[in-house]
Order: sequence, then C-alpha cells, then structure tokens
Amino acid sequence: MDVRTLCLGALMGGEATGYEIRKMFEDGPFSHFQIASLGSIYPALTKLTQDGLVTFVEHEQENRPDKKIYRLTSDGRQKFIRTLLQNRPAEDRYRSDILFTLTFAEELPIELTEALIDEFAVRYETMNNLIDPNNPDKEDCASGPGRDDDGNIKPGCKFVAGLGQAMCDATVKFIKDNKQDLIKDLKAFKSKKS
Amino acid sequence: MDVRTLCLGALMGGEATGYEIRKMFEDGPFSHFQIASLGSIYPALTKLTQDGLVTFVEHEQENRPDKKIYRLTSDGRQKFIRTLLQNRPAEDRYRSDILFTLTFAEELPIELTEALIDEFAVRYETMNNLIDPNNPDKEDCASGPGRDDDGNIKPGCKFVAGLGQAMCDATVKFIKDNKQDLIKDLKAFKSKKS
DNA sequence: CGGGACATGTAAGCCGTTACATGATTCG
DNA sequence: CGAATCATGTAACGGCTTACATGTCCCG
Repeated sequence: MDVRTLCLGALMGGEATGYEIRKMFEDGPFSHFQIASLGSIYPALTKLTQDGLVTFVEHEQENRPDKKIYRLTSDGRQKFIRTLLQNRPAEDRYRSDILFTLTFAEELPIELTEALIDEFAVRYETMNNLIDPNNPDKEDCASGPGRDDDGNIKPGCKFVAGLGQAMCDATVKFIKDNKQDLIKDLKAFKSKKS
Repeated sequence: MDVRTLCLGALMGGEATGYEIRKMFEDGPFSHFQIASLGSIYPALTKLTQDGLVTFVEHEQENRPDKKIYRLTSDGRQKFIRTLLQNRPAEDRYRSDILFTLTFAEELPIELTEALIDEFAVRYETMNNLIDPNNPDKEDCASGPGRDDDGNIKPGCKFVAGLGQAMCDATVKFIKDNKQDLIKDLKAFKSKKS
C-alpha cells in the first residue's frame, strides 16, 4: 500500500491536514500497523488533489503557513473502497532490529541484553496505550477515523485496535515470564563455553 | 539494518549460499522479523567479500551455476558484533495491509471481511509453525544459526522464537475469540445506517 | 508438461527517508 | 534558552523490489 492510499484511508474519517495525517500514523489509530512520513505525505496529497480524489480549503493563520484542510471527494471515496476490494492485501511484514540483535544474545554483554529486553517491553507497553481508542490522554482524537457520527468506535476499528492490544499484551507478558530464564540460560551457556 | 548486516548475522551460524540465506529470512529462524530478497542479498555478499568480511569457496555442480559457499572471516565476525553493540536498534515497524483494510470493515461486504480475517488467522498459524525451531518438517535446518556445537538451540534464538510464537498465538486466539462479535457488530452497524 | 526448487547475477526504476528551508509559539 | 509543536514544502540520495537472463531437475 502506497502512501496515497494510506492518505485516502486517513481521510475516510473526515477532514485533516497533512500534519494531522502524519499524527494518525505516528500516534493514532494506525500507528501500530502502518507508517508514513511527512516527506511522502505532502507529495501524495498534491498528487491526489491533481487526480481529483481530494480537495482542500486553505485556512489562513497568523505567523504560520496557511493550513490546508483536506477532505475526500466522492471520487476519492469510491477509488479508495475499490482499491480495498480489488488488491488483495500484501503479506504482513514485521521488522525488528531488537529481536535480530537478541538472536545473538550469546555474543553480547548480559547487561546490554537486559537493557534491550527492558526497552522492548517499554516500547510495547507504550504502544498499547497509543492504540487504545477509548480513553488515552488524547481526547482530541474523538473525531478522526474510526468513529461514527455519534462518536462511537466503529466495529472495524475496534477489532483492529483490540488485535493490536492483544499482540502488545502477549509481547509484554512473554518478556515478563521469560526474561529471567533467558538470563539464566545465557549465564549457563557462557560458563559452559569457557 | 541493511542487508549486509543481515547477511553477516545469517552467517554467524556457519556456512551458507546466498540462496540459503534467503531461505533463512523466508522460512527460517528470521522469517518473522526480517526480510531480504535475492536481489539485495547477492550484491550484499559481493560487497562483503570485497571488504574482507566474508569469503567463499566455489563448489562445482553439474548443470547448475557453481555454488558459492560463504562463511564469515574473523573480521566479519568482529564487525558484526561491533555493529550490534554500537548502533542502538531502530524502532520496530509492523506493516499490515490486512489490518488497514479491516479498519474499514464497514465499507466492505461481510463475506470479504470474514475471508480476510480467516486468511489472517491462517497466515499467523503458518508463521507459528515456521518459527518453531524444535521440530517442524524441516530437519535440515539442524545446522544454521541458533544452534550450538551440540545442536542445542542457543538461548537468544530460543527466546526470540518463543516471543514470535507468543505473538502468533495471541493473534490467532484474538481472532477466534472476537470474529463472531465483529460480524455481529458490523451487521448492527449496517442496519442502523440504513 | 507446467511449475517450483535450485542457483547466481544485473539493472532499472520506484518509493520513501532524510535533510534542508522557514518561522512563531510554548513548555520545561 | 533549547526542544518540541505546529505547518508546509522540495530535493537528493539510497536501498530494495521487480524483472530479466539462463538452465536443469523433479514432482504431480
């Protein structure tokens, strides 16, 4: 999925600026399974405007660049849904440098291994909070994708968020349950080798 | 982490050809958290050879291109470990087109939603099997990274594999537990809208 | 007899990241 | 007073994917 399609999806929930779209991928409802940086979002929005899939209204601001508030056109909405229906989704891809590093834990000082594991756990705990659509410290996201007109969380969004949280929980739990065993195994392994 | 570093890591377990390295990322012990395609592995190995980090022996084969069996030099081994120690690992990134699509489940026919969810579950069940270092239907991987001289699974590899399986299990379980609820919610949502 | 596994390699092209350019405001 | 937030935009550079090139063997 290219950034253009991602932007269309982000706008399914209503209006947004390029800056706000990035936040959805950074902090918000998409943060755990897609990413996009500003350097790709702005050109994508320009292209989508040219293609008539989105339009924008400029809001003047004092001492700041004018804000461009984008919204889907009906063409854009149709195009997006057609894209979802036609392209069967690519395989998931998960990349983790931390896990790659930990694969070689035998070669690292134990303190580093411990630090890496702890950092890993913290990251997933943090992510768990970011995912939660109900009530993090971000009331402002009340609008945005994933809410219907009454402000209720839409079923699809709820399911995906729940799945993300289940993954995070499992990760954090596994670490809690297995960290000490790993340390023990590593010590045994190292003393055996020497 | 670039493909060069990934290749060094793959060779930490012993000798391998470029083709075999790809398999480690496709099927094997790294499959759930890193990827690399042949088009990037071969150039990486060439570069690593030039830099003196790996060497290869050519094995002639009948009716096939000569097989190049690569192995780490001691420089390569040192370089790899230093890389792990120096660069603090980048953030994990997980991309899932399926989850992105499912976020907009309200816009899709329910049959498609169901099909997507089922496919998702199957993929994660399959991955779970691929990860298991103990005894899948791939005895041949007895060597390869993650084993010590006695053929035992190294602690780091065991931990990472366990974590991968925990993630897969959680995913599959969540789907089993929540699929029907989602369908129900979707039906309610759609009838409310019309 | 087609497709997949085995086996290596090159090259074009895409896409995205990173960095740069600009600038006020607010928080610690 | 530095860093982060808000806000948009361009451009270079890099890295990976995809496709092409070549050829055999084996399985169904």
